[in-house]
Amino acid sequence: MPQSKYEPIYHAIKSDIESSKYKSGDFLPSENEYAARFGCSRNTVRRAISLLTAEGYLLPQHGRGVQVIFRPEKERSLFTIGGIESFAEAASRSSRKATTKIITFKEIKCDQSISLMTGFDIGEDLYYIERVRYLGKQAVIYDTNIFLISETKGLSEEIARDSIYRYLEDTLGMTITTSRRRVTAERATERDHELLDLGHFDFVLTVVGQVFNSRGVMFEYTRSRHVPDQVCFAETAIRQKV
Amino acid sequence: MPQSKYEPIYHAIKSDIESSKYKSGDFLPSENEYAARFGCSRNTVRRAISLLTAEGYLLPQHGRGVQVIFRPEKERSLFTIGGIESFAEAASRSSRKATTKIITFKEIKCDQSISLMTGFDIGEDLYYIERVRYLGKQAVIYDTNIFLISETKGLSEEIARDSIYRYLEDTLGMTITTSRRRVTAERATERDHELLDLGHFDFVLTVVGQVFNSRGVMFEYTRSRHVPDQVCFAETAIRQKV
DNA sequence: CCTCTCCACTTGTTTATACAAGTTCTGTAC
DNA sequence: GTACAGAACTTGTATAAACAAGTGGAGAGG
Repeated sequence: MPQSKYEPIYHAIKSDIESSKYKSGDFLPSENEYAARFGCSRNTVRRAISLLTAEGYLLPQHGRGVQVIFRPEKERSLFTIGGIESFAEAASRSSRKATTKIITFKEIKCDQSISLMTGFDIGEDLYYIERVRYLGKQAVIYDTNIFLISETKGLSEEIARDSIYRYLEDTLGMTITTSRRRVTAERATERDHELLDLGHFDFVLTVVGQVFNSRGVMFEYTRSRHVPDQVCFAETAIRQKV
Repeated sequence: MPQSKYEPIYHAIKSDIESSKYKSGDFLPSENEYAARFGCSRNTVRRAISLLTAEGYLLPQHGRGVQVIFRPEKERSLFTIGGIESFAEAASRSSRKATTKIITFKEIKCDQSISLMTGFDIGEDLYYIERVRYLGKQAVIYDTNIFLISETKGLSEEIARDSIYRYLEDTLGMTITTSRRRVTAERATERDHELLDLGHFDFVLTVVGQVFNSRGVMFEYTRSRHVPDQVCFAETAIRQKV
């Protein structure tokens, strides 16, 4: 049950596009028409439209109307850059079963080298977790997660095997808001070959990221090493005038 | 000279953050304070703030204030996912000189296999351009660009050597608005080794993208193959409630 | 037939206002 | 001292209104 008025409009337009009621190239009804239909002001309609614009569904054109530019993808990529999605959430979109194996789970103190890499302050207590993610029988991701203990108290091996984000959000009531990520390709190390089913590949797609909660505290540093053919990052960019 | 009122506010806040007047963790003055200072309404301030939030500079917190979460990066990445930037624009942020070598420039007709890959309609007239991009003396990007001739008339080898985007925007008056990209890592082909200075690498970071203009027409399909150590994609994601 | 003007429509920007809801601190009552 | 209530702030949502600016078609005039 949404408490906001723009959410239903957002979902209505989105599903009209995804169900191909409006196809790529079509123009939507005007903002005033939507405002009348939903019994709200034009501003509220515009808010829903701007969200869908940021997601690459719509392209508003001054004086002409709002055009649909969404095209359904043939091959859905496992991960979509531009969203913050846990492995469990992403895997649920694929058909294969997702499992997680814990390699390491320990508590450490942040020293200078860790601080330099992660951005945590020296002396902080941290959880250090290494996990391998499987899709079906194939090991596809080698994850290293470092969490700020003061913000994620009670994290356990048990939880890490399931879903850390579900624990943080549902049990601790934390709100995850912003994430900063960097994607590169790197040569596979011996440890990568040991842990991942790389096949004939000798390189991995690496994503390092910092995650912030709603209090503005960076509570997680993550490094994920992906088997190249099992991952693809997709995103939509909008060219800014400013 | 900006005609909009939120742009100066956007830039003022942004530069206050980048000059470290407000550091990561600090709270900005309240929206009402900014409104009074700039002689505008709160809505206009909120608009500037929401832009900077989307860029990962700010984190507004209900009831508390707007917190700065921007941290200056030590190593600036060449490309930033989340923006649409040409090679020339990106290179100008680095110290090395950018040059371009044209490998192929021809006109082709879209057949079924090209249509399937690019999304252009069969029978369309297209420019097919292959270019190698150099930073200093190193060949770092192998670009394949396919343009819709009907939207990009007059494109020439001469222009391709300089900046295609500058031609499209300044000369043709086209506005580039939305871009959809997919990032993967792939094994380097013989042609990659031939054209790029890959050193000991035998893989490349591949970006394929579709670019739309302000009329909602997809006018470009691009595939870029990058030398792995010369490129890094950075982005900021915001977790949506909806 | 062509061209130009103007009108009716579209989205873009900004204001002012109101209230909802979350946070923090202060002061009172116990 | 502690706990609770409330005031004074903050950001979040929504409305109504006005005007700017771009687009496209209708219609008048040549």
